[in-house]
Amino acid sequence: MNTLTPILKLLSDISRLRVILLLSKAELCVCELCGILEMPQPKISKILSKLRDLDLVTDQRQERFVFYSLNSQDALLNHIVGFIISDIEAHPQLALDQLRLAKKEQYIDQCALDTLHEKP
Amino acid sequence: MNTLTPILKLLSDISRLRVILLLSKAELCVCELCGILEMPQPKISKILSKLRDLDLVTDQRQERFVFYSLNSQDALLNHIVGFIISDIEAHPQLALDQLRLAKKEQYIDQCALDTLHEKP
DNA sequence: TACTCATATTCCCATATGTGCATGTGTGCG
DNA sequence: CGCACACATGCACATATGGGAATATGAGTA
Repeated sequence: MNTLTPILKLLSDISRLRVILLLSKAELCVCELCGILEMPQPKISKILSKLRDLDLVTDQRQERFVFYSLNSQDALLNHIVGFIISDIEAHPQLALDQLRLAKKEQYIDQCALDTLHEKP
Repeated sequence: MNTLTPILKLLSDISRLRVILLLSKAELCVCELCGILEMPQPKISKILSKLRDLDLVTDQRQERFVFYSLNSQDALLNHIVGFIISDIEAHPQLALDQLRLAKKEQYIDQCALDTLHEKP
């Protein structure tokens, strides 16, 4: 009741869900998330802030970047994430995110802002 | 993506979650739900309406009452409900609902509205 | 110290959401 | 028919929410 609905509410937004699924697979910095998900940086930061509020995430600074990883001791969260991942192909957008995750290196050091408004 | 978040959003409200958990255990009419959950009737009806929109529920009229049951072909919903039920004691409010479910007969034929504003 | 870069935060706004109250609908029965 | 009962729906409103644009913070470096 107190602990269930905040988690469910968090997962109920597609942007947050996408971030969570990525973080469940890898430790990522903000600009990598921006690049993979093609979302503006403040949006990503706000999502991470909400995750931090619920202690679902750990942040660790490495030089100029802050790397986030899923600190999931929450059984419900783990359960749902596991369930979705186990049938990820059923959800094209999420599956695509996982594919783009493989190329995460290409997104570091260049924020999504740049990739979004691509220069001509 | 298209199918995940609506379900999660639905479950993210405590009132709806309570209704769903009850319906996962028994076929109930509106006034029974009102009585068990101590919620006003329009609120229950609106919750059921949302469930109907997502085809999660079946309604069946029996005389004066409309009985609802969970028509859950949704794997995610089943998964989450199963998970919560399996550790229901961890959530006092939800556990209490299940106890009150046993006395559901005492709520039929008298709407929650009456039980809420109990007469002196 | 000044500057850059990655990230965090604030302000603002349109929209969605949950709920109470009142009213509508429809079924069964006198 | 007309009434009572169970349920559904509409209206109103306060609050919450997601997102965009601009700005602040803070660490590293010259």
